[in-house]
Order: sequence, then structure tokens, then C-alpha cells
Amino acid sequence: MSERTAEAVRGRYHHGDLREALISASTELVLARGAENFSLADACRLAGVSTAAPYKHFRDRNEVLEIVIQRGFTRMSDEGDVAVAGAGPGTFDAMIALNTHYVDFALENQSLFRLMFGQNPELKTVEPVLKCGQECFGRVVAHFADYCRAQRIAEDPQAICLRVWTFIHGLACLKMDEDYDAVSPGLDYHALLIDTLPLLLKDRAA
Amino acid sequence: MSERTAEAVRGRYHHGDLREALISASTELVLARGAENFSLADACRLAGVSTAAPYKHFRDRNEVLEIVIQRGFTRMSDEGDVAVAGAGPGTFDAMIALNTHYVDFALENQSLFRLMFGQNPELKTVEPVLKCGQECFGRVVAHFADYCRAQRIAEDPQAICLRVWTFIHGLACLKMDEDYDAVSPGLDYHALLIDTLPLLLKDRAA
DNA sequence: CTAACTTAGTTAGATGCTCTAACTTCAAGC
DNA sequence: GCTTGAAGTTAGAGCATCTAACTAAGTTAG
Repeated sequence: MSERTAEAVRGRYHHGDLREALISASTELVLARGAENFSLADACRLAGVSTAAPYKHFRDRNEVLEIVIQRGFTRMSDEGDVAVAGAGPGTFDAMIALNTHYVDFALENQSLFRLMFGQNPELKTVEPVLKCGQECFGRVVAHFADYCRAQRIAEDPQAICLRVWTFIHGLACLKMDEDYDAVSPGLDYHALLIDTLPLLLKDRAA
Repeated sequence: MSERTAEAVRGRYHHGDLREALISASTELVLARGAENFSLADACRLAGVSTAAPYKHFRDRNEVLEIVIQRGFTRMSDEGDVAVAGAGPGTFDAMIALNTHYVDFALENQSLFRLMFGQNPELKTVEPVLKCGQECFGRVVAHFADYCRAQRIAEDPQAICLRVWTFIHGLACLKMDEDYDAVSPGLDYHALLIDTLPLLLKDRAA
């Protein structure tokens, strides 16, 4: 079953794993052309099936996008963990690495990031997506907790995390949406991150 | 010409001011149901014309949305000026008022705010929208400059403005998109704003 | 004042999307 | 081998954007 490759499947009546094929085709299309230009019909053509086929596997078009969002959150978290591990958990460098990664992820996966946050608010109201976002946040808070413990910072890690997330999310959005470029061309957003992070961590050394 | 009211126009072959009617119908629809559920055909029905009529006044559907965005930026700026004037230009209170207004505007006009920032990136690439956003930013920087002058702060007002905007934009987005609620139910985002603003202004009193 | 032109509507229709209904193929279990 | 159900198919309804061709009404020139 699992050794049936895409090659072997081609030309058959039954696809083999259409569900996964549609999710990955949809992810590719969203990344390439943006969710606002996404059509499930295009994903079907990529997967080589008729435009009615998805409805054997998904409630509707939105369910596909909901799953794309969940995969996006999971991947972002995984990469964030790697970034922290590389910089050394509990260090200031880890905080830089984690937050830099957030911005980098947004810039490298703009259309996906937009979809994950607010582009289509309805998609975020369903339980699995909510849960996925919560889990993602939990993993970030854990890194902040490590930092607070190592640096003997008394303030609640989640409170610090929310303050920093707010800034970094704004940074990612404004850079991604080219609002900085419209208003202050050539702005060094990485420097803005590095300079502001200590203020938000209330780092004494700042 | 201008004394021809909507009443007087009803039933006539020529609408009178279809262009404005479609812009305001579209604005209403965006605010009510979100840009992701907007259809120009609905706006036509609201205005009482055929679905082909808009094409005498606009390039395409996107041009209507571009104008909705521009009006949104202008209104946001106007209201921001009023907020500052009320609190007293140059004061810390004015900074609070201006930034609080930004968040309030986002929350009270969620669908419009989303459209103004990133929901459909293509809409923001055209010249008039870019110019409108720049003008809006310029008016905000002017308020920061007043503050710096009055408080004898040496740092470049635009640099401070960019730092604060970044935070406040993140706050508006995360609150609007219910990301705070998913992750930290009942978070007092207004307190978060008030507490963090001094850190970002590098206010000595903080 | 009227004829010609222009502006701003109309209807009709091409094309494309989502989703449903009804049919068909194929794999698996008994 | 037969039956059954899962996973495809085609056909089509309903709605959207946008174009083309037509028409009504307002404007201007002679």
C-alpha cells in the first residue's frame, strides 16, 4: 500500500492517496499564487483527478485550507524548535533565533503565513485549527520559560512571550505586506528586531 | 445635478452617481461580511443596477476594492488626528490616544482593516493605494515628531514611530484575529498596550 | 430645435468556480 | 465468485467576473 508510488498509481482509476495529494497540491498552490487566487479545481488538475473528487475526502474547499493551515503551524513550530536548539535553549541568542525564525518563516512562506493569520477568519474558528494554534503557542512559551529560568527573570514567561510575539508578529506582517517598503524604503527590519527585543524582554543589559 | 437625491433617481435609467453608490455599497458589504465573501454582484443588487454596470466606472472588481482601501486609510488618519487633538498634541496621552485609536479602528472595522493590510496583496501594489498609505503614515509620524519636540527626545521620530507601529499593528492583528483569545482568554490587550508603550518610546519614567 | 455624439445603462453569453446527484470501477471480505 | 462499499467518474445547477453588442438619455454644435 505505502510502496505504491505516484508513478505506479498514474493511470489507475483509484489514485492511492488522493487526500494527501490534494493537501500537498493545495499547499503548493497557496504558496505559489496566494490563497486569494487558490482554486480547488487547480489542485485537482495538479493531482490529475476530476473536480468532484475532493468531496469524497473533504467536507468542502475550506476543509482543505484548514488542513493546510494546521500543517503550516506544525512546520513553523518544528522549525522554531530547531532554531532554539541550535542557539542553545535558555540563552538570549535562542530568543533572537526563535523570533528571527518567526519573521523568516513569514517572509519565506508569505501566502501560507497570511492564511494562518486572518486572511480568512472563518477558517480559524474550527476546533482542530484552534487546537493546533494553541499547541504551537505552548511550544513557544516553553522556550520563553527556559529563558526566564536560565536568566533568573521573575516575570511570568507567558506575559513576556505575549509582549514579544505582538511585536514580532507586527514586524512580520508589515515587512511581508511591504508596508515598511512603502513608507521607509530599505528599512533594516532585522536591526529593528535585534534592537527592540531587549526592550521587550526588559533585559537589564539593554 | 448634486441636488438630485437617491429618491429622485430611483426608477430612472441613469442612476445619477453610480460610482459613489457602488463604492459605498461595497464598503458596507466588506464591513458586514468580510472581503473574502464580497461579490461585486451583491454591490450591484444593493445599488439596484445590473451586474455589468460597474464596468462603465471601474476597471474591474479589484479597482472597487482599491478605492475602498484608500477611503479606509483616509478615514483612519482623520480619526487619528481627532484623537490626538482631543488628548493634546505632544503629550504622552496623545501617544496613548493615537495608538489606542489604531487598535480600536481595527477592531471596529475588522474586515476593512484586514483588506487594508495584506488580505489581498495585489490590491496594494497600485500607485494610488501606495500613495494613500504613505500619506497616512506621514500624518502619524508628524504626531510622533510633536511628541519628541515637546518632550525633548533626541531620537528620530520616524524610528520611534516605526517601532511603536510595529507593536501596535501586531496587537491589532492578534486581537482582531482572536489569536490572543485562543491562547490567553480574557487577556487585557489595552493594559498590554499601556504597559508596553513606554518601553517602546524609551520613556525615562517607565 | 434638432441631429449627432457620448455617457451610462441594459441584456446575453462565455468562462470558470464550488458543490451535489447519480453512475461506475475496483478492491476486499465472505 | 458475489456482493458491497469506497473512491473515482460525468453531468449539471447555481453563482461569480467580465466582454460584446445594444439602447436610452443627456449634451453639444450648427
